[in-house]
Amino acid sequence: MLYLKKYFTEGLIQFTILLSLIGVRVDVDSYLNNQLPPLREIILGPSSAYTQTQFHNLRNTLDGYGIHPKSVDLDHFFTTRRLLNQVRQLDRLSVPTPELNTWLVHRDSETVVSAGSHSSPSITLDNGAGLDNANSPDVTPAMRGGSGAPESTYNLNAAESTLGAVASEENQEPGRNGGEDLSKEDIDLIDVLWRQDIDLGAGREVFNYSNRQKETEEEKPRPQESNNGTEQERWRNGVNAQEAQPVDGETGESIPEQLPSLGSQTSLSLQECLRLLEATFPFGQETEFPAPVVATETAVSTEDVPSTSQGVLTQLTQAEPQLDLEQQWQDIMAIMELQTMDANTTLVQNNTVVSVSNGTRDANNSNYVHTTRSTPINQDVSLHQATLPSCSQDFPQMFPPQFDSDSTTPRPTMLRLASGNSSNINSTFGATNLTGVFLPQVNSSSNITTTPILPDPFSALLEESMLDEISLLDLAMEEGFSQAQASQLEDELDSDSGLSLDSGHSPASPSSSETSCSSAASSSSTSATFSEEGAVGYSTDSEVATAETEDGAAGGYQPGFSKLCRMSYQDPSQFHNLPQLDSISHNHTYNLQLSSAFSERPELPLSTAKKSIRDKQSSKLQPHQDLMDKHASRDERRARSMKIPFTNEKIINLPVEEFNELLAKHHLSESQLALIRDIRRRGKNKMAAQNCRKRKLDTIINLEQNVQELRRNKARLLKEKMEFIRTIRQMKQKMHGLYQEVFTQLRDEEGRPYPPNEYSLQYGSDGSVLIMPRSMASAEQNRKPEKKQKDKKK
DNA sequence: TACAGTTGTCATGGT
DNA sequence: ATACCATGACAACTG
Repeated sequence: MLYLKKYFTEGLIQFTILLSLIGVRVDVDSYLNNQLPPLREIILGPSSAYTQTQFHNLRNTLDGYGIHPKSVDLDHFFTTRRLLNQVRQLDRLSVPTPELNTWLVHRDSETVVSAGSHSSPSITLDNGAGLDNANSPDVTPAMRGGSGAPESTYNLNAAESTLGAVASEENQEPGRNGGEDLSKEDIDLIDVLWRQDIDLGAGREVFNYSNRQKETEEEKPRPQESNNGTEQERWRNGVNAQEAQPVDGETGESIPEQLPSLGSQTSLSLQECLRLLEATFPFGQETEFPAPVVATETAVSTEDVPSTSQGVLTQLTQAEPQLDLEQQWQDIMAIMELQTMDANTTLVQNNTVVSVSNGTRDANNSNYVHTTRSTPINQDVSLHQATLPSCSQDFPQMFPPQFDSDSTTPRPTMLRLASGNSSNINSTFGATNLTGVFLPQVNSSSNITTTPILPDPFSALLEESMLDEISLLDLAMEEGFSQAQASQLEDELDSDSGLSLDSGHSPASPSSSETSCSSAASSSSTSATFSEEGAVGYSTDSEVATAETEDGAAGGYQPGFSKLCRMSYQDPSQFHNLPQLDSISHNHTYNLQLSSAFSERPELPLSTAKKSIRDKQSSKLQPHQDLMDKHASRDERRARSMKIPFTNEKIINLPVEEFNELLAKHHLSESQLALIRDIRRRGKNKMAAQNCRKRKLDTIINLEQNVQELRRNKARLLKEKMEFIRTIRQMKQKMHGLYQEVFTQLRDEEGRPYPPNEYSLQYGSDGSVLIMPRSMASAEQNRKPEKKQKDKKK
């Protein structure tokens, strides 16, 4: 544990700072074993928001080793606190829920899809929400040029990898389609981040896309433009089963021998389809086949319209047959996550593309969509890699307006793409709600905010929320949900809003001011500030930021989870300048003005800032003492009247030992001693009350943020659910088409077709397929799921 | 003046 | 036992 703390307080803090710069919320706890306490508690001690603030023990709890108050190790302690404060200040520039979904989109210049229009009408992106503008003046030559890029850019720009902004400009040249709009700062940041990762033990090659690419190229060199790549083959085979080569050639599986009477092609198709469907939907033998559909649908189904899910499913089931269904679904989920699309704004706003691809696949495969979900950084950081053969050319076709309005209708665009080299791409992005990808709706429009000028958090949140729901409802309607279902969904969403984040949108709400430092409104609710109150009080983040920046460190209660409404704390190190306080490890975290708090002049009792303001505002030129008497607090007046020979600040803030020494030094009457103790009690209680109130506020804020987060998650899950529903429907349609096709080709011994209304295909437990009369099938279903192997041959 | 929000204070309980 | 902190409740203050 000791090593752990040392480790965290140095390397990890710096690492966290850097991650915070790019808006990544670092959940360092995930690095640790579950048995270990949360990092925050290691570094900060128990959550100060919910536990008592042991100010006098802070040093011990923070560093954990019982540093004596006079120990020189206190400097280390203060350094740690200062670093932590820097972290906190940094995160004020980011949104409280910094989900970073970073897309790494590889545009393979060599695999330019010959898909129709090369005029490449670019997607019109909404301002701000659009993706990188290739013509942005911020684009560094390195990122554009690609070849000359320094390695520090993670080789995002390397020509072969050609990371490109998803929605590239129409005039995008093949050679400069690298990470557009990555500003120099971003690049430097990434580089620094990489160095930190190196420090943490991560090899650069982990992040070096080009290196990995080259390695894989060496391992399995193949022309990218060729469709012979195994991955591509898998994709294509998966997507288009009928066009596929014999499966055993690709997957190593042998073609099952059931239904030997069927034509080979039919058998193949059937087997492929059945395997696919069985792997995807674990229906039992009693599975009912869909009702007969019209011939056109059958044709469509057998046409292998490559939808996203289909492609993914097929790829998964065929390329990795050893995976169990659970894993497959997880993979599908991971890929489906592509539609949550918080990332485009990440790319847009921050112009930062972090390539932390730790995928094991050959990233060079231009047709491989890679999703890294298990990045050790954070669960909230979704790193995606997507490969786009030619963004500018394909996107318009990939995302037609009515993209997925009706899955039963074949779309020429999709078919055309399916026939092309980008079939997998199409299948990857096809059915996903990519229409939303490039629209400004995307959630995290303000997730990463590194620019000092922050968008209106209110509108951003509102837009996010509304568009989320709108898109969800639209999706539901597209899905053909019934009106009732749609209304139900809407009700769900409404009920969400019933959770009322209105307060979060209120001016004083921190959630509305997720970029809290920009929330001047929050100061209205927590208005007693450092300069005003003098003694204690809340302060806005901006104020705190300023104060803490100036002070360099802060101590005392700082709820780790809250970015808002922090109190202003004094730099304990400044106490070192006070001889009588050098050995005091006492920091009550209150906004005591040092100048007055430790004034050694009894005749000048501390004047609160409020009083100072009043004094300034007072046009009357009263004697100083009168002003003091008039505006001093009751205790101050009492102390003055009782001729207490030291300031209230000392009375309140001195540790008990020194306080007792102070009392012993002076010969005080009983009434004076009682007053002093009352002053001390009241003063401490005052600060305690303020801390308590602030804690309450932070708790409320935190709860609001949690509610928002949960809402986002719920919306995302609903989207995913609907995607799955759509996928299942498409698969059912496809299977039904194949089913019909098989039936049309089945012949009995006399060459007569089996009437579909009298016979049905049944699955055997061993994967065999048999034809049974419907009556028998139903009877057997009723009787027993067990079925006899009763193959019928043509 | 009414009112809501803020702040100080007390009482009480816990550490 | 003592000191300290947290917190509910109340009242004064403030705009």
